[in-house]
Amino acid sequence: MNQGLLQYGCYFETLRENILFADLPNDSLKTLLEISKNQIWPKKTCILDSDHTLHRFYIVISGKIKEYQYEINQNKELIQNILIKNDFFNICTLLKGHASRLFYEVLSSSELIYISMEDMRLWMDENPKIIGPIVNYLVKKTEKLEDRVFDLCSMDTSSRLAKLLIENFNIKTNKIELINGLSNSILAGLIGTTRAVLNRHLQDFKAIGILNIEGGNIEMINLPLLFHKLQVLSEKPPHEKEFLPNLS
Amino acid sequence: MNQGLLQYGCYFETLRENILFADLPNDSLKTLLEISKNQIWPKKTCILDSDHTLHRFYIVISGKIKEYQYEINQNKELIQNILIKNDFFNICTLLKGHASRLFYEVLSSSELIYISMEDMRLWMDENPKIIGPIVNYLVKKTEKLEDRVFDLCSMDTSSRLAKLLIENFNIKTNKIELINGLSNSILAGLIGTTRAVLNRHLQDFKAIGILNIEGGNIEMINLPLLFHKLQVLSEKPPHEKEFLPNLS
DNA sequence: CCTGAGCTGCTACCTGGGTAGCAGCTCAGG
DNA sequence: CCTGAGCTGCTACCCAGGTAGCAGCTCAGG
Repeated sequence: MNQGLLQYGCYFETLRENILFADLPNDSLKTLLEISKNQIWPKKTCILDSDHTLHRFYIVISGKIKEYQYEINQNKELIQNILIKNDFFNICTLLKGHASRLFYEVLSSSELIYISMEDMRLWMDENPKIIGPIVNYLVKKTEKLEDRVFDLCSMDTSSRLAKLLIENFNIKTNKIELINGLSNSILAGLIGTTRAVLNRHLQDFKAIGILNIEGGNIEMINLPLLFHKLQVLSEKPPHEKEFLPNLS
Repeated sequence: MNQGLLQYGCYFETLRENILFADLPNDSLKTLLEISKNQIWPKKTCILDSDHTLHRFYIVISGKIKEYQYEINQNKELIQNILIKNDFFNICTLLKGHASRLFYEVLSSSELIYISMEDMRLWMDENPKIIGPIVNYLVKKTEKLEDRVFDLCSMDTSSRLAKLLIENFNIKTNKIELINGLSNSILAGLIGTTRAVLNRHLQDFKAIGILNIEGGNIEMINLPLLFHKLQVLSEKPPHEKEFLPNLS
């Protein structure tokens, strides 16, 4: 692999689609592939040590990977993301150097390419155009996380489940994508609850006629009703603050 | 104010301390001050419209400002940050252009300087060194938010309160800073609960002998005990996952 | 000086969701 | 073919925390 992955056209095509590299010329992608290596992780591979994550930047080519947080004392796990094709991870370590506290577990056999942190940093110095998309990505991520914190504080579990389902519903295909077929405990980890409670609400949605569930497959039956579930949280008196106008 | 705030040395000194501008030469700060204006916001000023936040980038010079999220339907507010000297806000809007969903309320009379978004963007183009610190700031913020999401899912309210107190405790001065003197409802907003529940736990801490509370002032009496409160969450069986080693 | 807004400390009540446990199903591996 | 791991659907129980309401305090403004 002296030439890295340059010979594999499919990798090049995949990078071309990646929002991170959209602005970059083909030559930059080629030099990136020259310093890349590929790897296949079978289902259930767990990346718990910081060795991988401290020294390598990963881009997902195919498969499905769970990015999660876990603390030994509190026996609870929270899933931050389900990573699929064109996602990447470890960008915070790449930019700041210290280890992240995120873990990874492969949900379905995945192919990845990785670049060593040092190589990636050198490459970034030579391809400063990458900064724009990175900043964009970070801003988006920040805003998503802020919303997530707020949701956890202000919405009950069934509303958070409703939101999760809606966010992953594709109107065109009329299907729930990405999270469909995942186990109850993974869905629970995505909205910050336990398997039992999640299942309780799923059964509830099924009983009302919002969803149909069979064999791990969730099918949308009544989307408007699901939206209703999301909105009728509480119709309380509105925000009443005095607004002192701009003084300057 | 044709010359902006250039004449005010104190602003210059303050910018000099700001982590965002640490790497920048004096000249850059001067040109920044030339396009800046200042403003004083009295206590209880509320910035609820996106007009301010959409068109201006703010830097706090003095005072205390609450940065929070609020949704009319759910009558609940979550405080994302207490901003003081050297904090700034609206950087996401600055970088991406769309309005943020954060609101601001002045807790104690504050002085700010602001720069119009267009001017600030032009200035950034001319001072590209600013990008490094911005990326740093975003990465830190992302990681903080990830932790916060996890805390909300995995810790109970009294542990989150303990954590809040510890994070704001200054060992040197032996005092709780920043959040001390704030009302119960603001403290509640910071950890995602309600005033009643927050007060319940505060009284609990007082009864155990961790804190002393009088007249809105919280005094630390037994820090180790507070740490204990934080750690004894649950001592459950450890993470037991199979770790399939790297295959490549 | 009074008055009322806003805060604290507290009680009493209720419920959403966390916990535990189990039967039955599927499905991969031997 | 069987076996067991892992999943689902479900029941029953319990408690942390959300809700409501109130008395008493402080303090700024008239």
